[in-house]
Amino acid sequence: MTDIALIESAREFNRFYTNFLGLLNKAYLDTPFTLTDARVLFEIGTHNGVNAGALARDLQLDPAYLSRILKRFREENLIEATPDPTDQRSQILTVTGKGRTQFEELGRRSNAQIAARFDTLADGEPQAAVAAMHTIRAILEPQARPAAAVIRPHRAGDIGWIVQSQGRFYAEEYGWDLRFEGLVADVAGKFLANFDPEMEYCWIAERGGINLGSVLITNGGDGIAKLRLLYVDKAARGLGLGRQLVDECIAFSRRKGYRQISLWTNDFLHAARAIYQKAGFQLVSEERHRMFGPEANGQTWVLDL
Amino acid sequence: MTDIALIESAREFNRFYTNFLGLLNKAYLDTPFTLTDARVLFEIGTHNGVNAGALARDLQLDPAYLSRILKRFREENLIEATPDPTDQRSQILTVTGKGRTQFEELGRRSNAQIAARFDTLADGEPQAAVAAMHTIRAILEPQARPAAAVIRPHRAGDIGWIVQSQGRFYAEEYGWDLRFEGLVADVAGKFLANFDPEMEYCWIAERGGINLGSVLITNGGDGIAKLRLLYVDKAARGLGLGRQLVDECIAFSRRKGYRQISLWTNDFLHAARAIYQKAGFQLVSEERHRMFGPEANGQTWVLDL
DNA sequence: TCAATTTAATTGACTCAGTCAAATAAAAGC
DNA sequence: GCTTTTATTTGACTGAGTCAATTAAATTGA
Repeated sequence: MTDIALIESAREFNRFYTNFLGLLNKAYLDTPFTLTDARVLFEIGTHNGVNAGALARDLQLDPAYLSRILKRFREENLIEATPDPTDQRSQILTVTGKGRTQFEELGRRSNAQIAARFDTLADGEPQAAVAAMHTIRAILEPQARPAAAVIRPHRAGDIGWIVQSQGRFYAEEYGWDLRFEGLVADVAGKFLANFDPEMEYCWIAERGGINLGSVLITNGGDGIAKLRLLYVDKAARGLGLGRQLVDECIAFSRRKGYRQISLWTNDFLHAARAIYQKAGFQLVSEERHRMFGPEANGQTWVLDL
Repeated sequence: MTDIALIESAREFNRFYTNFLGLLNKAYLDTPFTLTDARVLFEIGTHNGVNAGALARDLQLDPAYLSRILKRFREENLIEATPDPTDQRSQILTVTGKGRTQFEELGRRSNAQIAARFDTLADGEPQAAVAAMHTIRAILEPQARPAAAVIRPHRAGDIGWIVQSQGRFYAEEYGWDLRFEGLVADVAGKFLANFDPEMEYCWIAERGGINLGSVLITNGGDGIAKLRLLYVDKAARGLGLGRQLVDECIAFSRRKGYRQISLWTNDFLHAARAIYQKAGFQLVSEERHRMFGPEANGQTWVLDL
């Protein structure tokens, strides 16, 4: 569950932006097009060759309604529809010369609206607003994101992120109290304070500047590497990031001459457990505990290298 | 004239957000309300006592259309309209008990929609998106005054946030290395691990679900309260949050019977220093150090209570 | 392979959200 | 006190958008 204040903020913005868009869309008032018409023409104009189905999906329009709009556009000679050779039910939509002229005219109007608004702003404000728009879009439109997550060493702020995300996750999902976040902070703090770059490491998985996962290897002495704070954010589950992070740990530990990797986890973390098992870790001990409130089964797993 | 690429970007965002809002507004599909109905009811519910004219202006609705919506709401006993004593043409609109119930139900649905969307996002992404929304709104609607910041005790994830924001801030601004983040994590971890709710406290300043600042009081023994990790995000500088946080610390420490508050800071933190001085803290010692890379002047300040 | 099912697009039949012009009635201006 | 302006309502539409049924091509699977 997300913070309620955050949701209220988002709603407030949505109300504001609904108004704002309403204002902008008055640009179409003295054209023969409605907002929906304009959206359809725009979509065909920019994605020449789409079919009606894709259009209806992308613009969230009723297929019946869209069909009528397209019919009108055809009658007015704004678009052409040729049957898709690979699927005779479908048709490929393209704008005609006349359609393109109209489309460009709509674009000019729309640009003028926004330019007028931007021209009332202070220097640098349009840039800041557009940067914020990119941020929102990158977050809310997942398919527009760079697909690949990268794994990289930690930077300033990352360790704090680990503490925050683990603290929040275990509290929300398992009802663990703040002592757990304290433990994570302690482990993380010691890691940074005594950081030995020769024998220790922290990996952060990130995508588009947003952290998605983490793990770290600390030196447990006696040739034992401790794998700690494995975490994969819920937005990135199922991408194999957990596995990749553990593999990094194993490769690093081998390279550095450790003879064993040891880790502590809890039995309810099924996904993590599956990763450890698949990587060859063995369960060596298990104990019931109430360290952080609710009862849980702590488990120690090891992998001989 | 504003840069054309900027305008195109804004238009692209607008198209995207039109779709996004369209998706969200499906929340009303199985209610007897249209989006416009919901907007009107929301506006009356939150601004009890508005008149129809203001409503039409704010929501950019046709007065005729609005009049009919209000008539329907009156007939369904959702709102009440009493003539404005200062202007008999106008009427003051208020929600009835039934109207308020409906209004709250709509709010719940709307919240649920956004929560469902946010729950698919990575940790920190909702916060980042909402922060960007604030940015946009502040630019496009300058007269809108931001919601008031509130100061509240810490919750799960907050301590991690403190570590992250301080770690990042000192690294970016002063080039401090990760040992500093380690120190913060250590302090924060110990705070949580040994948390004594009788004598210790953590305050988080937040606005609309976005954390803006923090401070904590730990028990230093000998009747000395330690003020630690004072931080105000750059997005919230100049609002007096730092002062408020320090005031909370002083009031708490007095209430709990501490005889002195002590804190450690660095001389380049001018804003913080001004707050401490104004609150009556005295500089008692100063030493040069290189604990976190660049040379700095550490300072100890105390306030006798 | 061919009957059953699914998918893409269209058509029929509505309705109700939203518009525009005119009317009413109170307030403000001259 | 007469005219003009402002807040709201009513009359009279219309066309944007919906829902169910239909057509026809593609896909599935026994």
